[in-house]
Amino acid sequence: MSSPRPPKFQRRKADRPDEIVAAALEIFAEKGFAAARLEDIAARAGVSKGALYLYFPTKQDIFRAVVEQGVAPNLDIVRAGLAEPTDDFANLLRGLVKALPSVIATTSIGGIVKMVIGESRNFPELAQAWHDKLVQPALSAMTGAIAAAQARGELRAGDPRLYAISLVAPMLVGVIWRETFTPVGAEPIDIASLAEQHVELWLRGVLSQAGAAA
Amino acid sequence: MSSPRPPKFQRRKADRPDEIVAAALEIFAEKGFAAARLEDIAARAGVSKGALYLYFPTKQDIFRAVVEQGVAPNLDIVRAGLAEPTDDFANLLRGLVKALPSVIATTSIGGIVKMVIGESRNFPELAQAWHDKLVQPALSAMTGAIAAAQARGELRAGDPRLYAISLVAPMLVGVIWRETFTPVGAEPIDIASLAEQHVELWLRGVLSQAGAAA
Amino acid sequence: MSSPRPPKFQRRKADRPDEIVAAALEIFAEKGFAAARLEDIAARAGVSKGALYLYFPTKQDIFRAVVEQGVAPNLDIVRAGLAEPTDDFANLLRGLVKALPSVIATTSIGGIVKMVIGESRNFPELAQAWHDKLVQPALSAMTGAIAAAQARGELRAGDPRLYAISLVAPMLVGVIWRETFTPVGAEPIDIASLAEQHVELWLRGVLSQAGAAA
Amino acid sequence: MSSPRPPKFQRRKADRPDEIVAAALEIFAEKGFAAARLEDIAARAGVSKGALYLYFPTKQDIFRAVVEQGVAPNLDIVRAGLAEPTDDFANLLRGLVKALPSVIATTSIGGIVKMVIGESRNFPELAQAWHDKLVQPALSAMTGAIAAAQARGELRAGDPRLYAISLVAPMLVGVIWRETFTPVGAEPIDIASLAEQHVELWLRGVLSQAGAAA
DNA sequence: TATGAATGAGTTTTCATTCAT
DNA sequence: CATGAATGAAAACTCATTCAT
Repeated sequence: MSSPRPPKFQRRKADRPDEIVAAALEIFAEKGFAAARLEDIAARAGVSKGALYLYFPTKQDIFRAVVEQGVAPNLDIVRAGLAEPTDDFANLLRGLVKALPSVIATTSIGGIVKMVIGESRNFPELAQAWHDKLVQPALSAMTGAIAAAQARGELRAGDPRLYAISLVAPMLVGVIWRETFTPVGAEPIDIASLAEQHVELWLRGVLSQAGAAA
Repeated sequence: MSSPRPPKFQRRKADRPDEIVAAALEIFAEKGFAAARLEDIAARAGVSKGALYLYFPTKQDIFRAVVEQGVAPNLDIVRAGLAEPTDDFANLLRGLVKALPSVIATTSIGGIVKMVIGESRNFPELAQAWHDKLVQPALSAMTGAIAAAQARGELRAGDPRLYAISLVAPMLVGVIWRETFTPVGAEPIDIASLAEQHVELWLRGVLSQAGAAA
Repeated sequence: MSSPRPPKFQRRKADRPDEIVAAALEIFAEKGFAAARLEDIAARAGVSKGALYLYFPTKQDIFRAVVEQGVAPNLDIVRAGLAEPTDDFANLLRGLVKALPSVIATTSIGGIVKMVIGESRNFPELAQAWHDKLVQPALSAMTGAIAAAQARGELRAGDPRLYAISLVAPMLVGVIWRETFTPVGAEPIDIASLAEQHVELWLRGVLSQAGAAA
Repeated sequence: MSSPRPPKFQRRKADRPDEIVAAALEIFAEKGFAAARLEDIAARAGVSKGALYLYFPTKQDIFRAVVEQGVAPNLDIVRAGLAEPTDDFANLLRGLVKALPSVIATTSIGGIVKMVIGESRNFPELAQAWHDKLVQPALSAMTGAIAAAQARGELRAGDPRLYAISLVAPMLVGVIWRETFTPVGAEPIDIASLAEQHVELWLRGVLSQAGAAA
């Protein structure tokens, strides 16, 4: 009960794993799994190498935690997006696009996407988890919404899944570009502008004549 | 009578480098640079570990050769594409789209794109080379053509560079999908269909009213 | 009751570098740089191969540390010798000669000299350091003292540097002999006796008639 | 009988081994045994790597040939020296000293001495051969001659073996110096002058009073 | 014979993981 | 709990030696 002099800034033990995962995300995103050194992760997290093993049994487990931790927040976002009423398609999209920049800024999807792509063959379970929990649900939801809109006559005929891909791909490419080419001096892509312009393009491209006329 | 047991030594100096690079491409694309073992590359190329060092001084040099070798054929494709007359924009695009599937099938861009993304921080020179020699020229050419078409009144107003990205992104995502999610059981994306449908979508989205009416 | 089996890990950070250098000296002196195996050095030092890399980044650095560490103690000896008053030349030499055996016994110059000679082309910096810091200063000091004595008329005319070499060479040969031929069964050279007899010989050979008469 | 067109400069096959040994001497003297690469020796000898194996079964055998070939000419020199009448000691020495420079220039003792010193532990048989065939006979002969001169009253009392070492050591050191320190910028030692001055010094140091007066 | 591409055993080097403190 | 020195298995790299040509 009575610890003699409680330290002012007590290191919250409960936070350690998260700190480690955050540090690991940076290192893994930069180097990839194999080239990342636990020593660097430990240093970035401000703990000793040994301490990592108090929280994670192996390097792979740290990696899994990183990628899984990357799923959760995005999962929420996707869920939230899907919960929206889908009747006014155009405005829904415009709303999502508005939200995009802050999502990208706060979630470090960039690094995670890079890791998922780069390590998909070394950690198939992770690629699979990402696909099954995130990508596929989001894609189906969009596909479904598009199909529904087609059924209502709002959208043109065409493969709704491919329309969905047409919709999201440029933003994904923007994120990858930022991770890959911007650091080597390429002209950055302004993802917000891209999203805005692309959504309008896409809407013009898929709205049926009737809808377009509206 | 009996084939006198296959020779232990094979002398094929001229072919070896290419064979090694081809083998290395497969392994690197699968595992990434750090996780790839020279022993595996050697085995896949059908040579001994030591033989690799007859042609490449280090593992990094093999990797560089792989990525650089990936530039050349694509460079030709890009050049060829740019050489086309750009006056009839829509048909030019439709022509390129027709060519796409064979390009993707024959060049293993998939693996190379994955490597460039995944190792961009570990081999910035390669990411830069890819950007400077391939991505940036292709992108500027498209941007220029789009801007010209806008000036002629064929295409709507809007940032031509972002339009270009809107155009190519889905195909890129298709390629990445094939590398990342198809191997873990995801439903494949038919890139040819995607391209075809997307180009029409894009054209409808960017053609000016006048043009659209035509 | 029973000593609970010797610990697998020993933590001795402070002592380790010296222990490694000491072990390395033995191995390098025996085999030379290239033929020495890090495994042997590690074993002799009582550590694992990996532990060497906690203290030295490469094999070459271990070697450099060994040779450089060999400079220091000898440097002190040379400095001490040079600090002596040089007016009574004969007695100075006799004093130095008395000190010689313990120097040779305690400093393992033998092995180091052998290494410096054997690896002078592979590690020119080390040969140079040895020359510049040790050999050349000692030789000039002696040359200077001899020249001064000549000027005072105590010693005969003649090249003082060559006189200095005449003076020290036999002791050096004695050291080399011990490293080279004694281990293969040659009759040892008693360096102390050699030094004593040689100094007297040398003095008789260089003292001027007047001095000799005294 | 009738080779159609006899090549003008026929490669004498009989010379090959010697050419290889000569090349190997240079490389071994420079790098030592372990660090010397057969490829370099082959290149220096102007033959292919495989050709070495037509004449020598292993690297060690090349090395042995080099060191043994270094014995022969010196052996002759020593024998010649010993055959001389030893009655006039002083003049004998002066004669030998005159011969020294050409011996040093023509026999590359330098490199061989360095190799024998550096590899004595790795190839004890060679160190032993050198000692038994060359060094020890020469040293005993000198020792014997000195002892005889002492018996005749020409030379002072003292250990004759040590006197012999006193006599030859500076020249040996001169040779080592040339191999070790001259290449890193040290002031060269003029071995001829050294020898001349040292022999006179030595004679003054060992001749008995009576002899000195003579 | 002669070549030099190819081999594979041996060494250096790295780093995830363990454990004495 | 925490540390970081130490381990040792695994990977890159070297080069004497072999052998198809």
